[in-house]
Amino acid sequence: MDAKLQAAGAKFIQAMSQISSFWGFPKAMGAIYGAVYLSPRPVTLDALVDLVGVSKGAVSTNVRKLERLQMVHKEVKVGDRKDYYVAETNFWRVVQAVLQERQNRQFDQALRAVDESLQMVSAASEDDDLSRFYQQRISRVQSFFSTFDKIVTAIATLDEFRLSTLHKIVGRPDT
Amino acid sequence: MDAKLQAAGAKFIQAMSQISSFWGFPKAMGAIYGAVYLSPRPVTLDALVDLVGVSKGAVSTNVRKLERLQMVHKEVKVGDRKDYYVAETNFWRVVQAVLQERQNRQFDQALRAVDESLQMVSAASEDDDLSRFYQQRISRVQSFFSTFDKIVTAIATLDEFRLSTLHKIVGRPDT
DNA sequence: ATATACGTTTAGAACGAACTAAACAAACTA
DNA sequence: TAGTTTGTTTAGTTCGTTCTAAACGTATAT
Repeated sequence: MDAKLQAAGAKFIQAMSQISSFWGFPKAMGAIYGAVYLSPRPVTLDALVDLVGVSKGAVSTNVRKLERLQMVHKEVKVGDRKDYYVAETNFWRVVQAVLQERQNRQFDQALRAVDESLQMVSAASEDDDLSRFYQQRISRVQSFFSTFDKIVTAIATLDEFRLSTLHKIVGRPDT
Repeated sequence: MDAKLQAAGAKFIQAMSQISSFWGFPKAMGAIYGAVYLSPRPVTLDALVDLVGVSKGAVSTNVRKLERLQMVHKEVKVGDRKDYYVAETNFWRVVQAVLQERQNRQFDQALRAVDESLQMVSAASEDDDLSRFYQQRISRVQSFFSTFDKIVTAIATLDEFRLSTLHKIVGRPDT
């Protein structure tokens, strides 16, 4: 029953599409990753057009986004002009790449803005009740994000050894 | 210099707005939280309209979103029809609430779709090469997300004691 | 040189999210 | 009862994002 298997694949691809959208990426991007991931051999761009059902242009741009995040890898064959793509299967590496990408953009920028605002408070009258209140509150935000950031970064870079240590703390998840 | 302090507040609010947008929430929602958070006393909806500079309707809907996530709390005063809001300052609790909210929606649904797709594979011809390949790949996705979910959930519920243990692993973040 | 096969880029359409303005509802006030 | 004050809901607008369709560039083949 190849039809059943194909239906299963379609379901999976649709699920990845949802997940992608959930994390703030284009739906098509997740769908394309799903298709590549379920492919036992390297896939071409045109094959993806068929598998996912979006235009060639969309596949082209999204596949490059996936490449930038190292979620897929391009393979070239000599004497073949087509690009072939294979999926990254180490998801922790994917998480790492995604975080690096995002971190260095909007989020870091926002944190710098928080820093700035705190400095601006310091530049204002210092022995003012409200001023002190601002200072306390803003620095609390800073220190929270600092911790948060470190934890997230650390988890993303976890190797097998440390991951196993983490298991003991969080309650031994499987794998 | 009250003007400087106000500028600092505006900067901070703008930063929270960015952060909100980064996490996939409306910009206004973050800005409103920022305004409530920087307020030394409970704020009314109308005060927020002034502080943040968006329409009353927008403040109304966004403030209710914040309430649902337990990022702000409503206070009522007897003989006063106005609603007053105060900010939740325990950020880990906020993280927890946000995760719960999100979890039970799109994301969980997507994970169920992944489950389904795996079951559909099982329902297809079982001793097929491709079928086995699908099975392996999809279950790898499942187990990754299962681990990921557990870690995230666990971190969100960390108490002080466990947080200090985590420090040792991730490299001693401050706070 | 012309044609073909491939990937990329672009202009514009379609869509969804989030906001504004204004109508509305409900509760108090005189 | 009529008029205020408050918060909510709704209709419509705006805006950014993502897609399609088609033009394009480039390499290869004939």
